[in-house]
Amino acid sequence: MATRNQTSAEQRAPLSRERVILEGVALADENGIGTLTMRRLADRLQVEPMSLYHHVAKKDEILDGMVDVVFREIELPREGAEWKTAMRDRASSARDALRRHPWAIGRMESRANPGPATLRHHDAVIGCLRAGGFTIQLTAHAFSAIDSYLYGFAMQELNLPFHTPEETAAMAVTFLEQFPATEFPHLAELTTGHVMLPGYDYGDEFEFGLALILDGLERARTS
Amino acid sequence: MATRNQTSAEQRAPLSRERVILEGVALADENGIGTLTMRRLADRLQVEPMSLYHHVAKKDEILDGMVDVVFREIELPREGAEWKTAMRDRASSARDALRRHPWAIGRMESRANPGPATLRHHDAVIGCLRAGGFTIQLTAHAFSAIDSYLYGFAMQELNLPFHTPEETAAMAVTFLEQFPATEFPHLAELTTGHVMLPGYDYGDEFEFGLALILDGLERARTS
DNA sequence: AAGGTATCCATACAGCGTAAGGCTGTCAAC
DNA sequence: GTTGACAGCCTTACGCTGTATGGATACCTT
Repeated sequence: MATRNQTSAEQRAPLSRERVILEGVALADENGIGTLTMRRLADRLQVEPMSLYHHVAKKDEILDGMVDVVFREIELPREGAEWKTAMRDRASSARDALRRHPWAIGRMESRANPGPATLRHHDAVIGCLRAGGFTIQLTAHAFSAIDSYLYGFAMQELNLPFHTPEETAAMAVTFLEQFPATEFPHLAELTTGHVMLPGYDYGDEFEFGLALILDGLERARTS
Repeated sequence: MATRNQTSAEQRAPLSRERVILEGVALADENGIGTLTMRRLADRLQVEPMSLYHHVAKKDEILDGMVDVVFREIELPREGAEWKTAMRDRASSARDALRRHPWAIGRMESRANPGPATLRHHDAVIGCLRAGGFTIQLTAHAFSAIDSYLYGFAMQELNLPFHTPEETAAMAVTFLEQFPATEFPHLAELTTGHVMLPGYDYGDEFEFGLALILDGLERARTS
């Protein structure tokens, strides 16, 4: 039987925890988190499934590691940055990362096992707020409010069944056909009077809600 | 072989889509969504696994239905209610429902297949805002901002690894032991100076962030 | 009485995560 | 130079999953 034993001819990069996790990210990005199985992951690494378990104890450990990779991609507030712009930039960078890795938001429940990048991230955000003159109390408020909005928006945005303008229009038409305006009049109004207007993009809502929170925090801070 | 054929002696309520879905909710509530398998669900209904497929096409259909059950539990804004209190009550009711069914938030991606209760819910919320004097534009803004915050907060709250004050204290101690204050100084400060204080409850953050958004919306509406 | 339909069950299959143990190439100590 | 430990990888196997297929039974309509 043909084994994969490496010879001097066909060399293969050695496995490692890092390589396993990064390949997991790549696989989930390309084909969706649903196709990420130990067997397929092993295939991509040109290795047999059980070999993965020499670098990782359980599949969950891979998923936790993958989430930490995503956090690694989020830009930290720069030292001494003005808090409001820093928070805006950070939120925007986080949103970008979550769009690059749509599977990540669903695995953020791994708050139970935060990785080093995750902790570094939170520490930097909190530090920025403290430096911006927030009390500990208010820092906690701000951190919770901003992150709740951020994750919630990402969740909604990523789970929308439409992403391009064409899909959006098609979806709106389907909806209106399926439900005569009498049944859900306000939903229908919003569809015709907003969603179907040229240039509509749900993603544009992000800035508005974020500004609501940041402006409110500013007022709370200076009062 | 002993069959389950019903006799006049041992009667059994007939299966139905609704019964399957409701039992799914009960099972997920009691033992976690992870234990919700077709076999276990069938067991609880005193039926063989494949019988479920006469009332439901795929397991996903059960999960979608379960999410709609949760929406059914959320109080709708009363006709003619003042928008701000209505939104606050609705958000609070939704948060309660999501706490009763912790598995639901992770399945809300079923936005692709919203059930009737879900649509009715959204329609009522939008209608309440419109009645409160919001333009269509601003209604869309408000709907997005509030729901993003609501779902994001629920996600964070439900995924916290601690729920009781005792667990919280234990977690905080563990954290401080594991990471000397030098590595994540701001995280450490927040832990000792806020989380470990008596009476701390993350859930209390909910009102603050929500008020930020609602107050901001009020200002946007009247300007 | 006959036939159709709705409901439920038995069997089977491919794919999953992973437990247990075997093989092999590398390297340190003697 | 031989030996032994060890790390990295593989083979096999097990119990679990969702569900395709087809057969049995009970009930309703005519």
